[in-house]
Amino acid sequence: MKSKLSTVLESTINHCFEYGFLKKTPMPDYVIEIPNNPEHGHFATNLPLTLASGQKRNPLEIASVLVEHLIDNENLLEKAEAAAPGFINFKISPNEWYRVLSSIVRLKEDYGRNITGDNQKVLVEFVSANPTGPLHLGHGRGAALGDTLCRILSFCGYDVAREFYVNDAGLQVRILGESILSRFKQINDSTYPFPENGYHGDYVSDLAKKISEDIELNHMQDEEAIELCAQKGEEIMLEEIRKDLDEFRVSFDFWYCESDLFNSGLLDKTLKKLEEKKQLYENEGALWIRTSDFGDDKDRVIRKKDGQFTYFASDISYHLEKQKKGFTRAIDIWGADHHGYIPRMKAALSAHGFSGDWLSVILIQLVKLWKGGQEIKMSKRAGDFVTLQELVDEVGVDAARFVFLTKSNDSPLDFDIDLVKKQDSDNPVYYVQYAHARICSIFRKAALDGISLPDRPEGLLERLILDEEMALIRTMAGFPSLLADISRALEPHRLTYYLTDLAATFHRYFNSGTKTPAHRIVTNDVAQSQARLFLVQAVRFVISNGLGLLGISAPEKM
RNA sequence: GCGCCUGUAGCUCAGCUGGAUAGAGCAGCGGACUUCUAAUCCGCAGGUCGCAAGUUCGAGUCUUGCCAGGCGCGCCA
Repeated sequence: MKSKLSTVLESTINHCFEYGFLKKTPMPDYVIEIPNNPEHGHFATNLPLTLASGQKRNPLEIASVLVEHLIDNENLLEKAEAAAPGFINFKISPNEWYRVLSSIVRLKEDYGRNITGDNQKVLVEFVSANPTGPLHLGHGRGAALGDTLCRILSFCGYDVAREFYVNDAGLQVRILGESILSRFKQINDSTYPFPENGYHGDYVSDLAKKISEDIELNHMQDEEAIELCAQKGEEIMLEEIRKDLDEFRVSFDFWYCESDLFNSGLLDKTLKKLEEKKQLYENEGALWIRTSDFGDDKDRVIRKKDGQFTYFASDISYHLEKQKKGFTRAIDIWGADHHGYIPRMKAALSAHGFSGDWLSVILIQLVKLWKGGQEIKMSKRAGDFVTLQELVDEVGVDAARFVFLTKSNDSPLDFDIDLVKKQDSDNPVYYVQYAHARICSIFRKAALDGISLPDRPEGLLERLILDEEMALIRTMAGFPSLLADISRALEPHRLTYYLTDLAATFHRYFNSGTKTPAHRIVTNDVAQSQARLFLVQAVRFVISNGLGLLGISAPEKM
């Protein structure tokens, strides 16, 4: 609708230029928006205000000129008026709204699809948890955000691939191996030492038990046993992670192992390239990269004195691989504690000629857990954390995802487990789902009364004249551009607010029927009922499409 | 000390590229089910948008400086 309006405005402007009603000036940046105040119409534009300085005229006067010469070939508008200090307010004609409504029903589950992404190949990397322990709440937030973002990006015409980067090459996995072996030894010898930085969670003991069932750890050199424990432990953890994510309705196209970068020689190739670009130098026995040449505040170590490569080394290599696979854009979702890492990553990429916006990093602020009015500090090392699995068991996937997705990624999330548990009927997700279930219920009722949807809505829709009905259509009309905005701003949380708003508009409509029987959807006026069923069906499509993008179910009964 | 993020109603948070009278949920108070699901709806109350300057037709939104909180500033990952 906005794009149709901007077409109207632009042809109007050109017309005014051509006939000298306005001076020819460059087209300014202007906005078309939905005003807060309904008295200002369905849409409003600040175009006259933005033209004023170039035209050297009073903006209100410009507004009047534009309104007077408005070119509306498609009869989009019922009314357009100039308003102080220099807005134009538009009222869309009912017929145009009915056209929108028809198109929603025609498109069904495809309503909202758009081509904003222009088929651009984008790789979204998220979760990427170390395979040294179960997923916790923070990972859940990242998983919900990343997954929903991918769903929305695909819907908006991006060619999306999802990737989980497995950090299986570093020290962490070895420490996991040491922890497992220690727990195993402790079964018979409680004095056996536990590694200083070891993982304390109960799951480590479980891993020890499971691994020792298949492998005779006792008859092995410690070194060999640790390696086996690390390898087996990682395998099992990865499988658990995969299972948890699957249950959380999150899937990946690629699982990329850090170790592959070493084994395939890609890391060496990357180093060679950096060498050619004179980006590397040795100092005090370590190998450094000149990231400070590209905006980082200092140079970084790539190979330590002891000959081990840093995480950063493989990460550079990894990101170069993304581009080689043909992705013209990468989105990484990281915990906010990694924010200091962005400048060096971008610097390393710049050294390879990447443009600054090739990589977008979405930082997720931390999830704090509250229980019994107290904050619970989470630490994987100390084994003190609530797992994603536990959360899902408590509140269900739908509620968990919704809560994660109602906050902007920039906002820290206080997850009060008591509250969300208690919220089982209070949680906003049920509010949206209930609207969907209610609509399904209406259709069941209509079927009982022998009223079905019209084959052709023509001639019926003019019966939709209530404010509540028009409000529904208007809200639904904004769905595609909302999704396009989300895909550009990478802010999926806006969808939850939109759906809550749409559900509220529907509930209000529904309830107006309890007070005023003539407003009920199913009445004994068959044509009226059909028109309303048509409307309400569209609402059902939009809600179920929206919930689908959030990875949340749309129940037919509650 | 430097960097990133946050500060909006009692609480948890929205506020779309600056737009006209700042919103929702929860909590509080008062109402609405003989009729399509009351997991709903309606009403009331609740705000110096952290503070102070600046930019302009116009600032919760942009700039600067303070104040407060979170997170980073490793040859850890």
